[in-house]
Amino acid sequence: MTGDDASRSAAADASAVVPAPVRTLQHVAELAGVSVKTASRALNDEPYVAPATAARVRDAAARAGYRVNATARDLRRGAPSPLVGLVSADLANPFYSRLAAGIEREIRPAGLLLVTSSSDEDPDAERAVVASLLERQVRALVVVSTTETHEHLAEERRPGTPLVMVDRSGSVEDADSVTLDNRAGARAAAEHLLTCSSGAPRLSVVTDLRRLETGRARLAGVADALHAAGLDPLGADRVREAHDVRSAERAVAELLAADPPPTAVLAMNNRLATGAVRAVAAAGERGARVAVAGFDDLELAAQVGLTVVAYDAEEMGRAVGRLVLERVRGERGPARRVVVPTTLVVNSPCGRGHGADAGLPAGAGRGHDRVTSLTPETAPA
Amino acid sequence: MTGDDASRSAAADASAVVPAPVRTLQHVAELAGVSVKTASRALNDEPYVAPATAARVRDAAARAGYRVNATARDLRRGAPSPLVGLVSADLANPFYSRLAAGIEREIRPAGLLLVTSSSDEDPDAERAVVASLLERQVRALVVVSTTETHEHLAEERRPGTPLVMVDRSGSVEDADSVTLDNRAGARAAAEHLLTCSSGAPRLSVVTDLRRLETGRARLAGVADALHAAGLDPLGADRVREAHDVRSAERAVAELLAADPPPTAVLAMNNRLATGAVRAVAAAGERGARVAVAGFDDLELAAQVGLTVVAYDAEEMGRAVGRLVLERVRGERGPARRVVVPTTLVVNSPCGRGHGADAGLPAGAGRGHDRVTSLTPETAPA
DNA sequence: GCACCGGGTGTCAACGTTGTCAGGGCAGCG
DNA sequence: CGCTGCCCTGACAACGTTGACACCCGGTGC
Repeated sequence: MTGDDASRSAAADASAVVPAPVRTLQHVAELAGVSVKTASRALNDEPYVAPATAARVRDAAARAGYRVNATARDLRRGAPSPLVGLVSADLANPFYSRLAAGIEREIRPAGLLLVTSSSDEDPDAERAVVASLLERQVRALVVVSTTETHEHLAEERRPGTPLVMVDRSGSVEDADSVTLDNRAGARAAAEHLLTCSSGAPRLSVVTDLRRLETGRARLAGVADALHAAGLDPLGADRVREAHDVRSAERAVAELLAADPPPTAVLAMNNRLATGAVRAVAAAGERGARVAVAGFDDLELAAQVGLTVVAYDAEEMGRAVGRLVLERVRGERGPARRVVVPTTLVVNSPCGRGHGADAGLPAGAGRGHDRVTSLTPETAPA
Repeated sequence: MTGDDASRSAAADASAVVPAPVRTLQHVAELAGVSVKTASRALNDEPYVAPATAARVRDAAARAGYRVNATARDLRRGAPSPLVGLVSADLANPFYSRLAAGIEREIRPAGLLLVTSSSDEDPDAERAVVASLLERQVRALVVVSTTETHEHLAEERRPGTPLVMVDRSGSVEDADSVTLDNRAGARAAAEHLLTCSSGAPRLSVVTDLRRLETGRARLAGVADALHAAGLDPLGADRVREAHDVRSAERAVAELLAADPPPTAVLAMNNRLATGAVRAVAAAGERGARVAVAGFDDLELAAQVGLTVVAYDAEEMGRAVGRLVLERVRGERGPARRVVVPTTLVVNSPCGRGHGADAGLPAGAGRGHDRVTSLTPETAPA
């Protein structure tokens, strides 16, 4: 798809125009017939430069296509780099990308740049990329850690780089964190699904990698709901682990095939929810009687009658950005743990299988049913 | 939401543990009782270091929490920075974030890091961020330009930094580019919608900022389809401009209110398609007879009966990444223009308003109806 | 005439690192 | 014994930039 074999015919000289090696202050200074320092002064609008000289220097810089080497400048000045590192699992996932967008929006006005990199949920890759970012002198590090204990982060952090853990906090750290109220959110969804089933409710669940603390917290929320309703805990036959749309679709198909079939299915993240919706749709009549809910909002959830545990990923990012900014500005207080609330958005009153878009008046959009868990707390390290 | 007023109680000394100033090679050298150079050698596994010395140095480095300053190292070595800059409109948009993910995946193995920044479709912001990235010595620049002529990019590019234009190529440049076959894709969608209407087809369109070349190309594709079908060009009353979900929803509602109402609506990007689906759903009976198609795939398109002009944004990103890598490795050929084909995925045979998930066997998923336009070409600058 | 002032410019060093080169110690060999 | 050659180490310079400081010059005040 790259087009390696594309024809190299005309316009071959196009890139021959001014291969223009990198210009330094020295080049500019020579061109203008002044010392390097004077050139520096002129370009930085420092006082005590004769107007005529300044003009000559500026002209020379323009002709040479000079651009200051901000890296060298910062080194000399002892200024910290303006880079903030973000390590997430997969930028293609809307959750992480909205997070990234939120962070970027918040830190850009302060002149900080966001460096994004993916770990693909591989702990070794995470370690490598964290190390690489730290060597690049990032000013702060934001990590959605895929490791269980995060012990390597404790290690790395020592040199004093601010660290913000997102989504998975790993209480080990004395680092700032921004997480969701996973347990309450899952509980709310489960309670809705239980209430919603007529007769004896039978709830099945697709969950993420159990290694991750988010998954465990969400399962705990489900357990809370079952317990509160006086029902038995989830049996192993009612839980499947999956990690992408395809495997979730298969997993849910299996869950639906159980006898008796579930009356409701809860999917623990956005990928899994998409898979669940597809599987339920594919199950036809059998699927039509199953209520479905998912963690994390989906663009068209209302249209497919998917109830969701919604939250604002971009706002989470902004919260992260704010924490980063405060630390960068020298805030030295104890670790802060921001817990972002979730909102249950009920998109099909109970059960599914009504006319396509009949669910709710779509224009009305998102009805906020309930806000669980309130915001910021400070937890001991 | 940040939790400014969170209690600062216990654990207040948590961050007092080792404020650990940044360590340099000098500290390590002193600790190990060797010269700076020897320390450097030991840490870089250079030959001719006595094993005992190397061990002492490594130990000292570990104790000091030393981490090499890769920036300074690169400066000294004259090595180019490993940063690749990406400037897009809005990272929260799945299209851009998938693009970013694709680029990152492709360049990471080569040790390059992706710096992402948003222009929010503001030409001035774009210029500012491009300048800032170039001062940071980015090794290559990837831009989804929001300007009309891109003349500032021609300017900036002079110092020889490789530039890849994405999505909007701005033929002005002699820069590499990766774009979609917008015209053919829109034409295919329009043709489908026209064929699909029973009786006299009446097509309405929601389009993006007309300033952008993608929008214009897509409208041209629609014109192609109308012309080929012997129909009149789009009247002004059948086109609305919108830029986000909300405004698209309103715009489509207006379009639907026309008399006679359209038999089909084509939305020119993913935000607009979401808005269109919502508006059509809200229109109830009236909406039920309208066929809807959108440019850019949506996760749940099949489930809501939305026909889409699909393409693989992440693969586009990979293509960009490959171009970047080749340039970075010294490729000096003429500008290459990669055109990525689109695929029309028909999700409702004709019209909508069937049972919710009745559209197609959802499991089967995406039927590839047609592939328009083939891949790589080289165009003269 | 001379000291003084302040604008305008240049020299030097340094940020943290590594390449170059020179030097010291020791073994081998004639 | 002295030379050569190898291992190991350190002093120095330099990457591109800017801060500290010194200098030169013309004008002003006495």
